[in-house]
Amino acid sequence: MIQKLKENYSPLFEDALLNEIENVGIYKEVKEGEKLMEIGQYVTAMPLLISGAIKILREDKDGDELLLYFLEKGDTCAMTLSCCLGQTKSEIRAVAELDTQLIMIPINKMEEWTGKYKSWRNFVFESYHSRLMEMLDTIDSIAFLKMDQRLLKYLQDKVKITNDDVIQSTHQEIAYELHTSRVVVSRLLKNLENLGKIKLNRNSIQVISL
Amino acid sequence: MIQKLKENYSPLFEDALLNEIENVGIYKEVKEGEKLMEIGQYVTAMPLLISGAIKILREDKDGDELLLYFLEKGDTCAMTLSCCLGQTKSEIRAVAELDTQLIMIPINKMEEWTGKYKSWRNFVFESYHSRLMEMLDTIDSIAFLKMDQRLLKYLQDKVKITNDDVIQSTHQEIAYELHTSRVVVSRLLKNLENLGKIKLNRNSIQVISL
DNA sequence: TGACTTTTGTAACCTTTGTTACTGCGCACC
DNA sequence: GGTGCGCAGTAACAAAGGTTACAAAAGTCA
Repeated sequence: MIQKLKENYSPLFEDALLNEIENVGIYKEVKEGEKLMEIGQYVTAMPLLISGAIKILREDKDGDELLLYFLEKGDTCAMTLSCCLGQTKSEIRAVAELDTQLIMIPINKMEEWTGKYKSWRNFVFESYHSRLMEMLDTIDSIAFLKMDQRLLKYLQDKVKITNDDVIQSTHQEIAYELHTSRVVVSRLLKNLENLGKIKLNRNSIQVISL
Repeated sequence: MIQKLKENYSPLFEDALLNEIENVGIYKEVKEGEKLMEIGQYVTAMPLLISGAIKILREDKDGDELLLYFLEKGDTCAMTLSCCLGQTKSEIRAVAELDTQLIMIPINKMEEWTGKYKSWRNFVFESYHSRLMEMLDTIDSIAFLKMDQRLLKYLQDKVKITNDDVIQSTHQEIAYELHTSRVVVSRLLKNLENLGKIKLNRNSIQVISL
């Protein structure tokens, strides 16, 4: 674990902090599709991502979803940070987008470390900053873009996160994450195929050029 | 200034911190409609609100606006915090919604205080938390609500923030903040009037019951 | 008062998105 | 090979929201 930790967080954290993380952190692996956090659940630990990716989702009262953003290696979940301090319940759902390795830090260390380590403080602030920027980006997409543009952006993000130009999703799954209907997604994807930007297959989309 | 500071931040901040704020903070008054921060501008100080309200707006590439949320007394701008650390430009516009009193803190004190005062640290974290929650709320509105519901919510928020059931806005102004067109706003407002929820006048809307 | 501007009301129309319904294809499993 | 199921394609329609155009009302100012 210490090895993986250092690879990703070494220039960031001082040695004393790395040692503390080594002592109290719990290494964990989650499989693609596995749920890490559910809405309404109490938060007991915060995750440091080593590899893989996690998608963060919001849900409305009818149970419809919306993809907010992805977390990647070196990221942590600002929502979790936020909840730790307030002892409040989670406002979001977190699902592994890929097989993911992470280190769970018990929340009681959070406050201790923010006082003790400047590097930790900076990391936490930096995380908040990144997440706010992601949220702004999400708002831009929903508020300012039409569905075809949002879909395009979704496909681009997906390719970038998975580092694979074949997207393994059904139209229905995409529709959930964009909070629209399957028929609309099929329609727009077919347009993109006609433009030669993608190739549609059963359960997967081959991205040619976006 | 120290008086107003204590009224709003006294239980929150220890005396030593209050004194520091008193020494380096600059008291400022802004009139309704005055711009406090423009997109792309560098951030040199962070505001602590004493009274009044500030609206935070996002802009798309065509110059169209969207209201993100309001800041009230006791709040600070998490975007500003965020920008201070990264030395980046502002991603948002801030405009006084009401006549507002605030204290500007030079950004170089920020990092010093986060190391020195636990209460400051908590305040900053709490601010980030609040702003993330506001952003989530904004996303919920845009993604999950139809325009009539969003308008209703907008009117409710406005009444709450101004503490006045007469809203002094033109339909065009409301349209800008909701990122829609004047005609749509007029249409939906007329519906609300027919339902007896509001009374429309030139340049103002009397809220009866929402 | 009369000319002008700003704001609002409304109709007609178009585009985008959402819904319903039905079809056919591909694949797994018996 | 036949059956069933999930997935995708598509048409037809409905609803929401955006656009254009124009008129009427309210305010401003000479």
